[in-house]
Amino acid sequence: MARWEPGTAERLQQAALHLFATRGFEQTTAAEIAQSVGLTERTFFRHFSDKREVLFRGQQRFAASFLDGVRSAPPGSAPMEIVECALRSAAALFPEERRAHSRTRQQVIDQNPALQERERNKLADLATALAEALRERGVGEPAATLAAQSGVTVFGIAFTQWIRDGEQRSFADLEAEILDELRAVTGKTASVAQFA
Amino acid sequence: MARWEPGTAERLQQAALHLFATRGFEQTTAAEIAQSVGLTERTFFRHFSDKREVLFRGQQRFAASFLDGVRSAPPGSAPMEIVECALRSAAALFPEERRAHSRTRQQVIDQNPALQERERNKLADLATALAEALRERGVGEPAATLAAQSGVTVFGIAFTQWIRDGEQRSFADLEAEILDELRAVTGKTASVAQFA
DNA sequence: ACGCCTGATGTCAGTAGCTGTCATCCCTGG
DNA sequence: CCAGGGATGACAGCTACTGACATCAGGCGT
Repeated sequence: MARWEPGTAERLQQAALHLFATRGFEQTTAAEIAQSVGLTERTFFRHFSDKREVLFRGQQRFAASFLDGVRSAPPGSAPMEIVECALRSAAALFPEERRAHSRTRQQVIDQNPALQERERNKLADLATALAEALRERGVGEPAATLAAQSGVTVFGIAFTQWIRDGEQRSFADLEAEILDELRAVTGKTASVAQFA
Repeated sequence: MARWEPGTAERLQQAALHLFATRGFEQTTAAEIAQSVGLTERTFFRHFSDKREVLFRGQQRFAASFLDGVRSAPPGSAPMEIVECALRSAAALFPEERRAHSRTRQQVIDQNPALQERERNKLADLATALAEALRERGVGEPAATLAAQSGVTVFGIAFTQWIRDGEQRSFADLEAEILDELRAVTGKTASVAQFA
């Protein structure tokens, strides 16, 4: 199996993140990334369909974790309960050891609009896949899309908070808190305001 | 004022939509769009920061309508009530006469991942602006982001439905229906599960 | 009426992202 | 020891996009 040096894609990812973080995304060419690990530009584009993609691998395993969570939900669960299971399942991909790495990665993304665009797209794809999984469990439309989008929104806010400087809570805890907030905001909280 | 032919950007947009619809997005070069209205590629990129942007003008007026709606909400409104006002305000930008044009435009976008990416980004920017407007009205976090994202989700689903073949209902009606569904989905169904 | 200024456009050269094609190379299996 | 095949290198080429400079047409002050 290991004819050439294995883990080519991983080495490219690591080198890319390092160069992006130090020199900036646009100031780093694909050729430079490749050269820094002894490969050619052509090989870079054989492993990653475009330059941004080098930061967005694992999207696959990422979405898979959500879908596993959907499948693990007990039969007869309401849509948002299924989404809750998906969120819990996904939280496993963000253990404490990963926080530092996620932070530097996010700093790179935050500094480049093209990367932000890709990240949003990744979350949108996740929402689409999640909605499809909900539909397969019998959830109708537009409930499936609404629940899926809401779940991804909760995930996104939880992630942003998880990354924040000084944040100590676990990813799962944050998800749960944000989910409660969502229920409060979209629920009949309206009545509270009426008395305020 | 009219030194050169006015409305250059508009002519480019119209030509681009036509070419994208007939030939496809990737099969149409920026130079071709420019030539088709008697201009050069360089001028095209002076009016639009990138090739995709030619389809996403009006984003500005679009977001402004949402923000107007936020400001028009009565004092003391709950977050989702403010969002509801924003949605009603935005619905004004999608009258019946516009449905056909929106349809062809969406067909072009649906056929190209790069354009879908841009559109999602546009909606994400809208959500960010909406959340900021909510914060200015005193809504805290994460409620502001949750409400804003939910509003944009409702808008997106309503738009998808509005575009659908044979759909007759008005944009405002669709928005209201989807919003009700959202409340139902995220409502206190969770408590049911706790006893299940 | 003259000329200056200004802003939109044209021209040209160049960079970088990305692709197709073909050769090469080296492990794996027979 | 040979054949196959997947991963890579080498090279040419297209297109999106940018910077620098020239041009050109009207407005405006004198």
